[in-house]
Amino acid sequence: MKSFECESSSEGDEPTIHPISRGIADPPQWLRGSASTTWGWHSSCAPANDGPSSSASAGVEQPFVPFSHNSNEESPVPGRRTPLGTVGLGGFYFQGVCAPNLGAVPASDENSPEPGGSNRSQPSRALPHSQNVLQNKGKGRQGKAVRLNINARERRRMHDLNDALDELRSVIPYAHSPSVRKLSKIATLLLAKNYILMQANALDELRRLVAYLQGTATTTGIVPPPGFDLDGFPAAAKFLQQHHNISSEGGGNNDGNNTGNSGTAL
DNA sequence: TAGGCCATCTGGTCCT
DNA sequence: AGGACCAGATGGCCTA
Repeated sequence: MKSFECESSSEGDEPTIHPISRGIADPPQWLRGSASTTWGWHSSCAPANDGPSSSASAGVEQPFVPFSHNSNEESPVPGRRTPLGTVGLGGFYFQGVCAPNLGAVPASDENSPEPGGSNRSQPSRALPHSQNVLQNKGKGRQGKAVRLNINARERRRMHDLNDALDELRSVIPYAHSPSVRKLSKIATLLLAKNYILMQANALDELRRLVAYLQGTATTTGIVPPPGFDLDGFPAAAKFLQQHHNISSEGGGNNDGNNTGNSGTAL
């Protein structure tokens, strides 16, 4: 059995370390779970409530920058698979718009038992064992041609799966660098899951902010022009609302629902 | 050298 | 029956 499980379902004695964060000192929070001691998202971590960005919703408004490039991270080792340490852990930087790169899935190789025609980067392997087994066990049940056909199909299926994983790697933000080897399969899946949950979290937080601002906009006299959708500028509207409170009270404290950092007015 | 990751083969199971 | 899917086994490559 593999040593990793995606979900930290066991609240057992030893902490289950996530494979993508294994051996990493300080993974980003969106890679870890929210409040879970184990890294990676816990299955019970509802994105809508207290996700990784819950701190942003309570208090100071900070731009949600999930992928800040940490320059003092360990330098990527050339020729090495994206170190799980840097993948999860600081190796990320936001690359802007990731080209979806969807579609155009190359047709997998046909029933060529050996990658002579396939341009896969992997060398051919596993022939000695397979051929032995083929001659020993396989011939009892099915002919050699049938077995080879099945093998080719399975190979093709796995290649398709790997192609899909490559496409997934291309759209999740991590250090796409030629000097850094690609994410492992498990790291890709876990990273993608965390990324989806993080995006859902951010979206939900944005929705709540919009709802709040639309409630306060009318009370503060902010009337958006016709056709203007306030949803697009929640932070600006909130700032205007705070500024309106300060100016109307001569710089006094705003007695609104904003507590705490009123002294450091923006 | 151990461990992680991967590709491949293989047999079983399920579905169409 | 044939194909898809799955998991176990095996061996190679690479890094710490």
